Amino acid sequence: MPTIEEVAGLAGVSTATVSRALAGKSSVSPATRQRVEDAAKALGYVVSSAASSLASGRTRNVGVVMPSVQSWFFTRVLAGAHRALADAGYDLTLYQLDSTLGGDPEAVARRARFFDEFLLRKRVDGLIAVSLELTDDELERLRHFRNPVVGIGGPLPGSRSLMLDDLSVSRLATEHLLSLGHRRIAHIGGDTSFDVDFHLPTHRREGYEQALTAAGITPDALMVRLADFTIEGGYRATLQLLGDPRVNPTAIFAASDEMAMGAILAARDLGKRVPDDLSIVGIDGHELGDFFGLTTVDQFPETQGRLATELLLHELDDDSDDLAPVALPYELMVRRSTSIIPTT
Amino acid sequence: MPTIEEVAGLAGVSTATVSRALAGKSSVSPATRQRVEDAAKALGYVVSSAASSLASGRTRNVGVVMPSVQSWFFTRVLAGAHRALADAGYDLTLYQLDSTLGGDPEAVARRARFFDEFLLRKRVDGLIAVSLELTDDELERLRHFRNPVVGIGGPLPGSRSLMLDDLSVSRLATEHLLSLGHRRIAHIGGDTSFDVDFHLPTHRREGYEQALTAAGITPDALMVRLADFTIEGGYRATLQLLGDPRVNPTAIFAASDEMAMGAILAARDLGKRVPDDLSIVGIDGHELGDFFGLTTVDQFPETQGRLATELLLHELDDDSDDLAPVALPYELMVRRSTSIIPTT
DNA sequence: GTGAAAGCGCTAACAG
DNA sequence: CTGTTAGCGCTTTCAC
Repeated sequence: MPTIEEVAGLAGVSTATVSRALAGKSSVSPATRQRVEDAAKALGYVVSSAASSLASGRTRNVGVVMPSVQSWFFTRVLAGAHRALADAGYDLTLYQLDSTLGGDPEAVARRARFFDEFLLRKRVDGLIAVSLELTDDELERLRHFRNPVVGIGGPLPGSRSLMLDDLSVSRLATEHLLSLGHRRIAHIGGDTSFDVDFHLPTHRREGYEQALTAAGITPDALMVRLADFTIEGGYRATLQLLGDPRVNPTAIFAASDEMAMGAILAARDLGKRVPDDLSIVGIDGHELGDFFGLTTVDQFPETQGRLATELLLHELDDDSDDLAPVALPYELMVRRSTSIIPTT
Repeated sequence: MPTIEEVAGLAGVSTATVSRALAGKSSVSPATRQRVEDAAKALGYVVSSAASSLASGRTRNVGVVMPSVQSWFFTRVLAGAHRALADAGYDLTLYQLDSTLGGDPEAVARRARFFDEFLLRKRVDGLIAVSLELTDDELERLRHFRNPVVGIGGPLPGSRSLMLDDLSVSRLATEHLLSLGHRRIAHIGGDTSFDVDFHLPTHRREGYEQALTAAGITPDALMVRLADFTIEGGYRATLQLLGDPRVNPTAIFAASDEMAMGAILAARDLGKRVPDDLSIVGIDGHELGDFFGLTTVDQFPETQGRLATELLLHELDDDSDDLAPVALPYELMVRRSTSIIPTT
């Protein structure tokens, strides 16, 4: 592996000039820059990140923390962030932060280690924190990490964040059903163990209730079932909803696309036709939505990852400390799972 | 951020001793070690990865390269690798390598940049390459990367790799159907564009054909349809298979669980009962398999990630250069989607 | 626009 | 078992 010195030698300049030229600084004459670039290419020189980081204090590496890398939403955000970072020449170091909800002592230890060790060894210039709800203690420890942090999915005290207006999203989904004439609209929400997630389940439920109330319908607790955001959970919840003679809904609004797909499958298994007998709408913009003909509110997760990256990279240059949260885009995608209420 | 010198001062020893004590080297007296650890804790000292890397040549960071982070299999492998790495105190830097199949010039550029720049700046001690089929040119460039590489999913010239015996896995799945009395067994394979993946589609198809042949059945091209490993693709292929009067299968073996789930959905939509009218088996061990009652051959992707990590970490210490490929475990999971052939 | 030189914070011989 | 001393390879003043 050639060093900067060899490049300097070949180009006939000092190492300082090589450093400047390769970093794209303006204070290098075009001719010199060319010679340096040629020399570097000829030698196959690539800057050593360790040496560069040590000398400059910048790693050109960004950390991404998320609760899991296995659920649909997170993988999309990750893909979006990775793409954007790679295009900017940055590396991406991934941290999966186990939830401590289960009370698993190993998970607690892993989580502690992230804050006490991984985060502090200066491997990253900044952090993108996805759906990360921290304890007070963790928040305190996060303060030792001096670099910029951008949050996705909820407010992170002291950091900029991207937030989806869950209330409005839910209202939109519900109003879509209302506009089709539905009055008996059930809701599959996230169960409260997911409420660590910035009360996302709660907000989505509130949006639903607000829309109903605004339409003169009194929200009914019987019409709401909670699940775990998976297809399977949505399936089970729908079985409950459709099986209970007191509920008898003409439409279901699920707080995620996967749950909505579960609802579609459950409806089929019970012999209900979608949307003739039952309209179903979700939230997310899942790939499979098209296959299932699912009407949904798309929240463009990849864009969220890209946006977070842009914000962070911007902060890394300018260290502007504008902490105003950024509202994330969303869009109603109408497909075949919703229709006008049957006039029977 | 405290430096090693401050810790040394507080503990009343030299920086060398601090370094040794914190690195867990044996040549430090217990008493000294204790004092150093106390001092480090008191100061909140964490080693700077850049300085440590520069001085030692080891980054304590491992790269993971995969074609995508959005398909089920890859996310599981990633999760497994991350867990194992984190427990060993290593960071994980993720690289998504765009496929160049589409001929997208941007993808080509990104891919080139990975080999020419990202890989060579010494940010990682080693690499875990998942389902990475390289061009000769890329293979050549990979040689500039002097560190150990462990491959998952196929042979990587010059590196150790973990391989699933796709032939045997497919044979097992097919034999399971044969043992239930099925003779008209259709196959949904991966289309050949996925054959870059170490000919995985081809191997799985060959295992299927071998099993049939061994049972005295002549493989019939009409019984085979190709898809893209997704639920949707499996659904479409099944529609073709079940719609063609010349095919008329009593069982389908799909080369992935997602395609198998698509097959289950398609069968339902066509009014066929699973398994009464049609048995279906997949490969993978997908979470949703349980929900769909899908019989499958589990390939334990998380274990693959963990195993690859262990192998790599081992190589990092011992630099043993045993390049013998490691066979990955797999297991037939019988659920409700397969049954004895109806005796009508 | 370019060069000389002083570190960045740590590790790894080498002594003792 | 512990300290001294060179660097690791780069960036960044500070001069010129």
